[in-house]
Amino acid sequence: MPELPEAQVIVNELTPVLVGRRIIRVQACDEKFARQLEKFKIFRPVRGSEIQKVKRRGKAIVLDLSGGFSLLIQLGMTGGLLFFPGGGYPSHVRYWLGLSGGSKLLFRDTRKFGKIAGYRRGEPENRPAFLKTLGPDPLSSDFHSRYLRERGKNRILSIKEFLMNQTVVAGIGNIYSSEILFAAGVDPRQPTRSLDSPAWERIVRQTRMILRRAIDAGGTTIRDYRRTDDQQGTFSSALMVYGREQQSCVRCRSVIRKIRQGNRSTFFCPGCQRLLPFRD
DNA sequence: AGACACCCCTGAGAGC
DNA sequence: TGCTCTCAGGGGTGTC
Repeated sequence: MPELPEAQVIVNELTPVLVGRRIIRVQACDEKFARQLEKFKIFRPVRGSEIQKVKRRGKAIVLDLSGGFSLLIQLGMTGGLLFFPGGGYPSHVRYWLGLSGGSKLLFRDTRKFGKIAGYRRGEPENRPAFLKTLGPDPLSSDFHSRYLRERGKNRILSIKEFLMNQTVVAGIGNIYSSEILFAAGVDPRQPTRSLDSPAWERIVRQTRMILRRAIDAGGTTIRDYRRTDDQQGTFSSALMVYGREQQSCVRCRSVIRKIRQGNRSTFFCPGCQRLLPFRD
């Protein structure tokens, strides 16, 4: 569910309320997550430590703790972090961190595709595999058209699946890949090896633009995603193609199509997104 | 390598 | 009302 913008909104909202606070308790509410907490021996280094930094790696949230330990929180399809001043809490909470001052950080995740891992910052070889293989951040200067063209040359993989590959670029998922390609006027089925330089440049420009706008809007709520105060993100109303199959394109009035790619749904406008010529 | 199928989970909505 | 089927913001593994 949550892609880069949703993770960034969570980071922005958690930073002022978490940094400087101490974790006094780690509580699992689900067996699957209890096993993960034990596997990474998270209980001992986390208890009593102070949260020094809240950051994002692709779609994942990282908490840097005092003592050199870090927590990697992957949200999966339906995961989210809620900051709770105190009292009871909603359903589907899988684990929570009790904080100094009586507040709690809850991890809520209906489908349980989320993950938590821990690692020592001084031991890069022990970092979770997810972090080791992650591509550049699309909002960083390492992300540019030359890099993408190089990674995509000789590949028959569709541009949509290419953008969703986290080792190519970190943070783009199923919603924003469709939106980016619509904005860039590129057909999602286009093999990456057949894209020309102007198309790569439009993809880079629109990636940055759309992700930034989505962050400003508080992210996209389709169903499960919530901000840290349980409010919905409002970028859903700015979506041009995602979830709009059979509706008419706001730009050219063609009928939006929905297709399957890599076992996921893709949405695009056949009028605005034209295939460039290619062989086989 | 890289491409692809399939698995992990729960709940909502459609159709009968 | 209740059953069955399909679908859903992610990512890991195994096979060819």
